[in-house]
Amino acid sequence: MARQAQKQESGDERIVARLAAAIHEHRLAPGVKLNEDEVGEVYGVSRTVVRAALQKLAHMHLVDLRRNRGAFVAQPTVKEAREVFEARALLEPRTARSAAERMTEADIALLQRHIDDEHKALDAGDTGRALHLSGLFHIEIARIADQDTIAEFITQLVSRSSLIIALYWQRRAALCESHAHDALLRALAAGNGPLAEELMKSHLLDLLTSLDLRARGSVPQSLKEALSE
Amino acid sequence: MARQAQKQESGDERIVARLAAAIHEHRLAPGVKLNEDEVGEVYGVSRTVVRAALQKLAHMHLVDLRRNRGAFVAQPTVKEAREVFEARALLEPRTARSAAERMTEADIALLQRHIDDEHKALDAGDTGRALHLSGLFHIEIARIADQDTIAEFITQLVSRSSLIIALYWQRRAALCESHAHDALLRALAAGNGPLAEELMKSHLLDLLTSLDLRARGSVPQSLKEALSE
DNA sequence: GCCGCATAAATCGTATACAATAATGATCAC
DNA sequence: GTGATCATTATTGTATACGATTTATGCGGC
Repeated sequence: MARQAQKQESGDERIVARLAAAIHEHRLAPGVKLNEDEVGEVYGVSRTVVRAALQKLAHMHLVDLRRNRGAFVAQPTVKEAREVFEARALLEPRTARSAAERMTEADIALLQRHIDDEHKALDAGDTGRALHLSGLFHIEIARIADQDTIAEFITQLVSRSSLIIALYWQRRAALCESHAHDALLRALAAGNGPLAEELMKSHLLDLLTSLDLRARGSVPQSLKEALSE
Repeated sequence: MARQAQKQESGDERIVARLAAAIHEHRLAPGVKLNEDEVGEVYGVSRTVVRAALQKLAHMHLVDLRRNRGAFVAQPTVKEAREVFEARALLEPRTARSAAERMTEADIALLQRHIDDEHKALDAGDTGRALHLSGLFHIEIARIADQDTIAEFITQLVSRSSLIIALYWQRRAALCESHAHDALLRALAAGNGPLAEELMKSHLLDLLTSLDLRARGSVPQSLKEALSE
């Protein structure tokens, strides 16, 4: 019941949302080409609006726009992956501290619901949805801190993290982070800013170290892999 | 000789650069409407490319896109102004520290040249250009730190700062910041990361406090002001 | 049989045309 | 004279059409 019937969304917003969701849930793998005509036909709009949507996604680094070549689902490099988490490490801990000092009962309930849903999704084996909810948890904290500018950056970084995790995540089974979110919420609810900051910092570090950034991402680099479908 | 003849720029990039420059130099005041037809005629392109450019500028928060109403030069609120500088305070000091640890002779020379040009512009009374160069100084530090992701954020924040300064700057005469840049460069050149971090932090704080964020921006809020032209 | 080049197909970049929406001004009632 | 309603105008939103560039394909030479 948060951002429901906006009703006046500008056409391309719908396409952006659909494509972003598809990328987050990995229904669209990194490197996949997004043909303007095809996308337009799928959603029943012309190339004009598709192009606008692709441009917005390119701003978020979710797609890579190559001149006269087209749009492709982004394939974050190892360097980019590190940078995204370094940026998060700079932004999120302090934001969590601010959030702790502003938490309301409604905020606590909302975050608790996020965590519950996340656990449910995990139990149901839907790791894609769990990851999505996990991201929303972080974004919600930025919103609670009432820092729209930083929240926008974090939203983008979380989105990109989703792609990065899709590429470099190794031990998918052990989603240890849900416990991290539990502890974080306790600190936030208690209004313990410094603790929330520290927990967020180590949480992000855990996330980064759980990625295997030495190997190339598990994207079909070679054709043979891609054809084993 | 940095980013000269790219030659293969995608059309709208030119419009983005021109409009951004115009906004930075405040040849376009906050709140001014950017009619698609007019802009297109000025630069000899169709509305299609103008719209793409406006969308990019909107992503940087340099223009405000209102549905079915058009594009307007952004008018950052007081809250937004604070948020921008808070975000910079989170990102730039640590980035300056990283830069200090990576400085090369070429980087030092480049930054020195920026400062020199800034002083020259000040002596010539061209505060607009001085402000622009001052922004480039910050962006260059992020580039030196080899953090593309953070550099992109800082670029956007510096751009927005330019608008904010246009709105809320009070003591234009005393551009004390140039000295701050001198000290910062010395710390960077000496490879003194912690000092650079500290200097950047206080520099940003100085900038923020030099703004008058209690009053509304000096934009024609009332019609009478606007008509006294 | 393999490589390079010319031609053909596909796709993107841009311009133009039409439709939908909001702003403006005029007419009429009161 | 003031207010509201409706017609007109202007501007944005979207679709389509054309040109430019890239990619794929087929041919000839080596």
